Formats: sequence, structure tokens, C-alpha cells
Amino acid sequence: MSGYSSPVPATRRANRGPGAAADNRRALLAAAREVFANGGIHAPLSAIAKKAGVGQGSLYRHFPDRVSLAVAVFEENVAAFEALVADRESTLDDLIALITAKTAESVAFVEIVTSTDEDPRLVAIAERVQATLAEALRRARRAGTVPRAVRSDDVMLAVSMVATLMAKTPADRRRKRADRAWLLLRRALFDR
Amino acid sequence: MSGYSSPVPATRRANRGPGAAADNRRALLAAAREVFANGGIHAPLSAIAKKAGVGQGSLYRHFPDRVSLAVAVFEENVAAFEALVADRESTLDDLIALITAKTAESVAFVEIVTSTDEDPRLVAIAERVQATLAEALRRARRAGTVPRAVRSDDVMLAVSMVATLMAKTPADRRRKRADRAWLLLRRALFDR
Amino acid sequence: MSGYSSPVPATRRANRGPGAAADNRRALLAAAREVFANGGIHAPLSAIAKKAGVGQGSLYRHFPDRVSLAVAVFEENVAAFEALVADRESTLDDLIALITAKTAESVAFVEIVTSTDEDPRLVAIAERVQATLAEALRRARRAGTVPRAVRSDDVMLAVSMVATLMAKTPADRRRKRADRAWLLLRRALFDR
Amino acid sequence: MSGYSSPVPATRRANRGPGAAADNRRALLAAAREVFANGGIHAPLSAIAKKAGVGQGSLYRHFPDRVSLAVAVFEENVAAFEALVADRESTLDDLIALITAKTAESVAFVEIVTSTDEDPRLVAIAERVQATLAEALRRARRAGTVPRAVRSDDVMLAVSMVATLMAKTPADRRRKRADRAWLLLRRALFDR
DNA sequence: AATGAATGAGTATTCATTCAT
DNA sequence: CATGAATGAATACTCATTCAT
Repeated sequence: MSGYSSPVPATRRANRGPGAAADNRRALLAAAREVFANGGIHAPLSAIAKKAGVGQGSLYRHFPDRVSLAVAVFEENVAAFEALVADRESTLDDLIALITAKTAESVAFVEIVTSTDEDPRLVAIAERVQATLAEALRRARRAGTVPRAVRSDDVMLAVSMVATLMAKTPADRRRKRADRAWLLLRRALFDR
Repeated sequence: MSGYSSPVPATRRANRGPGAAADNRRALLAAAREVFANGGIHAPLSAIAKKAGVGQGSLYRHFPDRVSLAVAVFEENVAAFEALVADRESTLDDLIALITAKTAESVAFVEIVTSTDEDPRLVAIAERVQATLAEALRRARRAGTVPRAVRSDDVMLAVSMVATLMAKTPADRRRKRADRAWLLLRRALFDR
Repeated sequence: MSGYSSPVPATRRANRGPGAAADNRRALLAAAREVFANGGIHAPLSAIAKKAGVGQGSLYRHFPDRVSLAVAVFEENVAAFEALVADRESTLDDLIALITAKTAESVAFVEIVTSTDEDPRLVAIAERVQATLAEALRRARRAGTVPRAVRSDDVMLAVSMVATLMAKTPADRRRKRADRAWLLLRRALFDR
Repeated sequence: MSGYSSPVPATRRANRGPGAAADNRRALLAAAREVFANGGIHAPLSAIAKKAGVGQGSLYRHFPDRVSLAVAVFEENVAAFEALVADRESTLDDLIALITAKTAESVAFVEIVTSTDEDPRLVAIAERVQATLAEALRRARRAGTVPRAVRSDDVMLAVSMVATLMAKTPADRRRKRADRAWLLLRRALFDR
């Protein structure tokens, strides 16, 4: 017998027609990024459509399922990793820092990267992340800043650990916790 | 993440599309009016959706909570009171008769008008009713048809008494009982 | 993921055996009186059994249904009315005062007295109350303190109105509201 | 008021009586352990009741809310940690191994131990785990098997990382992944 | 191509009533 | 005769997905 919420709006948003397609797509991606960041990958899709100011149906047209939307959103993250690695000056530490930052930014990104879902689109994302790590590690080995014994898997494992830790840590404590975790892990991975 | 199973079973009411929105809203209001009338304000919402021939979700879309539905239903009653009072020819007796009629019509209307719930939307409804009574009383005083000593509170109290009495009286006996009650109360309020 | 409630108690109350029957009955009545007073006639029976410190089953043994329990509880009220009327010194005003007091005490008592339920046990209660009013009125007429025209029905109606009003009034405002209501009604009933 | 219709349908599980209480409790705990293990702490309670072969109401009687059920289930885990530490022969490695095993066993256990929920019952569980780690660490320091610089926080952090990693790893790969993770972390924590 | 309304399955929780002990 | 555990129907509410316009 409470709730105090407003009634359904009387007017329907104008149908901006096909021309709105590109705008809508952009708006959906931005909204999804934000909603996924806090609510995780299972956040209500309706919340995304609403935040984007776009009809539910349009969401489904652009992104027929949850995964396709998530992939589109985080594709950008992975591309950034790849761009960093493409820069021959960048180090493994730089990459780890960037991954950690993205990871601290969005619960959903973690969920995707560490997901056990077999959806090939998700697998592909995870593999691309792994590939950037492998490449950065190779370079670090050549530079002699990392012991031979450290395997690419170990680094990916460390990243996973920090990432999943982030997902379970309230947003305001993430940076701090990530830093401590990496202090610990660097010791294990690199300092010897 | 992928692999959500379709929850849609064999038979499902046809999706009549957005065009059905107005119809649905009307059907919901009509159903709610009827269900509330007998079952009171706490009648199951599912009963309303069913009687309206509308999905649960549609009910919640149109009226996100019980109060918003009730307010929409009884808004009409209050508007009628206000319209009556706006007519300068109308008397306090006319208003009382109208309120009593509406009150005899629906248990839930009584519950709302006499409610102690602090929901501002309900408070607003009750205040509007009170305001119409106050106005009608003012006019009656000016016309000399009511003793100076009668306070607006007294009238509201009398209305409340009759109203709550209605709520506890089986529908078929309400009119008669209301009439007797007002005969009594008019003596107390006006005949001297 | 909250709630902080205690687990189920490990020990079961000792079975005090048949000897406890009378005690249990008393405890149930006391508990029911209290629970009904605030929660109304539809309060959970489990709450009554718990407050009485008695098993659910025992409640059902003593009072096979809700009505039988309610009747037993409020029988006492009616008996008090009858006792008052049996005292030849008592006046109609005294009786009204007593009824109003009981009425202000318990929401459920109102619900029963004004109930439209056809259960013969409830009908009987209501009729007994009416009978005491009729008797007190007869006496008042003989004493000349009440106009001939006032019918027993009118008094019962007034009582009902005040009673139902009580039921819709928060406990802390009941006395005051009852007093104002009777001031009004006495004018109508007796002052002329 | 009278006339409550019996809600009991044709087939209903036999009421096995109070004697079934202990059995039911056990069945519920076992079912919950299993369901929580895979579905996490937010798994549907109805699934637990069903798997236990017990009515919904019985579940709520034994465990009035989700947390109380979870606490009951995992209390056992924590007790095992405490028992291990109570044994003066046990080492930090033993404890870590045990925690990791339990952690690999149940997603929900991880969720509880790393939870940010403020429910005091959950906080208590987490604190007890932390306490066992602190104690084992103290002992290891005295034994000289761990560098002075390692803080209890670091160990808890490491445990959290492995634990959350477990939660995101499919059951069949958990052991292996946990082992690798600890190999890495031990290097960081102890090998120097 | 966009819109947003429609739909109902799924989950949590409460409580009247029965029944083994 | 007492005890209290067992049972499941009933109800509120959310959200993924479809579809008429």
C-alpha cells in the first residue's frame, strides 16, 4: 500500500525512424556499459533500453541476445589491450595495469573474461585477452625483466584472480585491493 | 549466459500489441473497480488481471503498485464530487448524497477515504474529499441552512461514520442503512 | 540475504498433559483477546498459539475454528453488557459508554458485532448486544430521558457507526474520536 | 469468516509428523549444500525444498531465511577449520589446503566468505575463517617457515583470490586450477 | 526500422489446517 | 489430551522475450 511511484507516461517517444539506427546503437552500447558495470552481466535488459532511451524491441534488433550486447560492449576493452600491445614500447606491466583498470571498472567485464560459458563469442573474447598477455610476456622475457620459468598461463591466472577479486569487492575499495593483490603477485611472478 | 530456455508454453493469450494498451487500461480499471468494490483495497491483484483478461505484467506496467491502481479508480469519484461542488446550485445535501452513494458502491473507496495510510497519493484523495465538504458547508452556512455551530469536522466525521458503516454492510442492505443513518445524523447536524 | 532471525529452538515444550487443559484454554483466550485487539479478527492463529505458549494443535482442539475462538473471547464483553443492564440503576448512557469502551479496545470486537457473516454464533452475539440496548432504551423511555420517537434500531445504528469508526481509527486517537462522535449522536438521539 | 474452504487437494505428500523433523532438517541441509554448491547462494529456495523432498513451509520453519540456511550449511566448514587449527601439529599449509578444498567444493561458500553483506551472521563466519588463518600464520612465524614480513591480511587476500577464482571455474577444473594458483601464491608469500 | 505494450513463467513468502507422536 | 512439525495453496512482484503498429 505504498511505493509512491509515478503512473505510466501518457506519451510515446516519437518514432525517429531508420535514421536513428546508428544513434540507437551507440546509445545502447553506452547504456549497457554503464548498467553492466554495476549490475553485472545479468542486469535487466529493460534497464539498458530505458537508460538508452530506446525501445525494448530496438535493443533486440541491434543485439539479438544478451551475449551479443555484452560482446559488443567489451570488444572495445579488448581492442584497447591489443592496441597497447601493438605499441612496441609497452611493457607487460603496462598491460596488466590496463587490464586491472578495466577490470575494476566493470563487474561484467570480469564475468565475461573469466566466464565458463561455452558461447564461442565469449570464448573468443577470453582468448584475445590471453593472446595479448602472451605477447607482452614474450617481449618481457626477451627483455629479461621476467624469469624464464613464468608461463603465460601463470600470468593469465594472476589476472583472473585479481579480476574475480574485483568483482567481489565493492567499487570504492577496488583500486586499493587490486594494488595490494598485484604487489603480492608481482613478487611471485617477476621478482626472482 | 547463453542458453536461456524459452519460457513460452503452448497456449498463451495472443499478444494484441500496443494497440491493446488503451483497451487494457480500461479493462483493468473496470475490473479493479469491481474487484475493489467487493473485496476491498486488499483484494488480490491477480484477480483483477484475470478479470480484465490481461497478463499480470500488463497490470504492473499500467499501474506499478496497488495504490496507483486504486487512485486511478477512485480519482473519478472525487472528480465527480468536485464537479458537483463547482455547480453553484448544488447543496451540502446533494454532496452528502453523492458521497454516500459512492461510498455504498465500494468498500475500497471507504477504505481509502478513511485510511490512515500515509501514502501521499491516498492522503491527497482524502483531502480532496474533505475540501469539497468544507466548501459545501461554507455555502450552506451562508444560505443559513445550517447552524453556525456545525464544524466542517463534524460533517467529515458523519461522513466517515456512514462510510465505514457501509463497508461493513452487505451490498444489498447498504442504501437502506445509509438512509437511516443520514436521517439520524441530519437531525444532529442541521435540524437545530 | 538479511533478516537476522533466530533459528528454530532445539527443545520442544514439555507436554504438560491433560492437566494443562484448563490453563491452556485460559492462556489461549487471553492471547486471542490481545492479538485480536490489534490485528483484527483475521490475525494469524499461529500468533495466538505462540503468544499463549500453546501448541497449534491444542488451539484447534479447544477452538475448532476461528469463530469459536472469537466468540469465546467476546462472550465476556457481552456478558458485561448484560450484567450492567441487569443492574436496575444503570442508564442507557452507561451502557453506551461501556460498549464504546469495549469497542475502542478491540478492532475485532467491532468486526464481530457489525459482521455480516451469517454464522449463527456471530449472529447470536450481535443479537445479544442489540437486546441489551433495547432493554436500556426501554428503561430510558420510561424515565422520560429519551424521546418516544427514538427507536432501538437507531441506537444500534449509532453504536455501529461509532464502532466501525473505531475500527478504522488508530488506537491512540480512538477515545477522542469516539467522544466527538457521541456528542454528535446524542444530540440526534436524545436532546430533543 | 466462517466458510474457509479447504485448500487441500487430492494428492499431497503424506504428513510424516514431527518425527520427520530431524530427517527433514538433515535432508534440507544436504539439499542446500548441493544446490548452493552449484547454484551459489542465490539459488532458488524452492529447488532446495524440492530436492529435500520437503514442503516449502517446512523449509521456512527450519530456516526462516536464506542466510540462516546458508550459515547452517557452512558452519560445518568453519568448524572443520577451527578443529584443524586446534591441532597443534597442523601447519598453515594444511589449513590453506583445507580451505581451498572447501572452497573448490562450493561456489556459495566462497560467496559467503568473501561477501560484503553486513548480515552479522555472515560477518561472523568470515571472521572465524580469518581468525583461523591468523592463528595458523602466527604459528608458522614462530616456526620460522614464513617470513616476518608476511601479514595475515596477505594470506587472507590470497585465500580470497583463490576462492573467488574457484567460484568462476567449472567444478571439474577447480582442483587443478587451485593447485596452480597456490603454487604461484606460495612463492610470493612464503618462499623468501 | 523503431516503438513500447503484452505475456506469463519463476521465485519468495505467509498462513490455515492436518496429523504423527 | 498436548505438542509442534508438515504441507501446499495463494499472492506479490520481476523480467526475458515477442509482436502489432
